[in-house]
Amino acid sequence: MIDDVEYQPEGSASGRPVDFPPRTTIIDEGEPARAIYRVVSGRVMLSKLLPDGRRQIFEVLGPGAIFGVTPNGKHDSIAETLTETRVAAFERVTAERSPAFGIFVADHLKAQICALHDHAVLLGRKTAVERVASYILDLVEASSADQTHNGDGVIVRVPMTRSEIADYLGLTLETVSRAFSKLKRDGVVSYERHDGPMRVHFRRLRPLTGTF
Amino acid sequence: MIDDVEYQPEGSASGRPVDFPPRTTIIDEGEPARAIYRVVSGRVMLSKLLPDGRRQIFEVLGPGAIFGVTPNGKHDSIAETLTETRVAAFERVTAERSPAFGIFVADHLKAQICALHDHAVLLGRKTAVERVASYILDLVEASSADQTHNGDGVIVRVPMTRSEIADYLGLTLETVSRAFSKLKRDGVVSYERHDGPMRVHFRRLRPLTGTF
DNA sequence: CGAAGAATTGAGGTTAATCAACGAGGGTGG
DNA sequence: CCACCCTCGTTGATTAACCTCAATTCTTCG
Repeated sequence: MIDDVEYQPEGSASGRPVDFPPRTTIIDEGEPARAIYRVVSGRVMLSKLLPDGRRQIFEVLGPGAIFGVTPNGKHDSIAETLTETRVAAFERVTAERSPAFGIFVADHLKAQICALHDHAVLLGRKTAVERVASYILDLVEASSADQTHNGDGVIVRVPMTRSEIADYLGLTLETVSRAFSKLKRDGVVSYERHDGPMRVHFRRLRPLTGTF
Repeated sequence: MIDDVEYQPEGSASGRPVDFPPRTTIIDEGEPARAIYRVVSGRVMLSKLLPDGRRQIFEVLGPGAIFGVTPNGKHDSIAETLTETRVAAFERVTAERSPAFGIFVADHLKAQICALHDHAVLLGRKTAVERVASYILDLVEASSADQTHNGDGVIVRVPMTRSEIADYLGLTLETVSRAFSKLKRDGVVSYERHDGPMRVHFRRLRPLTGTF
């Protein structure tokens, strides 16, 4: 999909691969923006902290996504890995000189804005169960490539802790846990272990997301 | 036609000028994206509706801002005027051919993403009073060019109804009204009429935003 | 085996939503 | 000009949703 050479005709300083363990900070808020990153494999969370420790995660990025782009030379948010992750790092000054890279980045920014719009609706207007249902639906869609179909059921894995999901959905971890329990009780999802595979009945799930 | 100089933020707007009265729809969700717009004067709100009527406004744009950019040829959100507004419309196909325009748009997208990040924190993690305080602080900052200083006090005008503010902040109009009343009672803001000038004591306001 | 981390569940409290009444302009038509 | 209506805002009473605090279980890991 992406060919480094395309963006670095000179051949010097192409996308440098970097690996990070799970739950590792790649970028801290306020840092000078020296590089732009592309997720090669794994998942990266973007978040912000309020001074008193409240956290809001606003996006979870998968392979192909771009992060570290900023309008003013300083990162405005925290980027940390969720899973074992490989990123490709592009030096900012080099990247900015390449029109092809600029277009590529711009396309990703547009998609990111749409995702942020949807997330704003979720945070501002959806109930706890609707938020968790929307989250699960996103999981299903994100894993649609390698999903396992069983009639109406789809098997997904939940890669985040309840606490992380809570910070993503603007809830507390207890409320997230209760919402999962309710969905399980109502036969919308089923699972043995919280960190094991979860079977999703998406025909029952979709009406609960508030979006449809 | 397209003149690179015209796309710089300082430059006067090129593109086709179009005027809209207050509270007029410029773009509806789902419309094919034929043009990109730049606000010349006035204010434009971006929002989405859930099927049951719940609305979330995620951004209020002032002069210089860009909207109508989309990754997939369909508008993902509603754009409507808040006040009497003039926009400059650029045909999409034409705009996409101009590298200078592309860079200009990309810069705005980056700024927009930062604003959406802050708004996600507000929606997900702030209390009602913190949200309203943050909103007022934004008003102060947006009007900093022509603000009237009186010692600690700054005079601003609130251009949105309580209902619009509620849809922007993820609250109900009653909660917004109560938050304004509380800030007034506590001497953080003062005003005679809700649609008249409001004096803001920003030294008292800032600690209430949750951000500092 | 014990400790630590994560999830679940319950009880109770708090915040914001809901339901409802009322009041202050602004516009319109008689 | 005034009566009426309509929109908008404010405020009160009540309800519901979510948060907080706390106890317990489960799993993993040393």
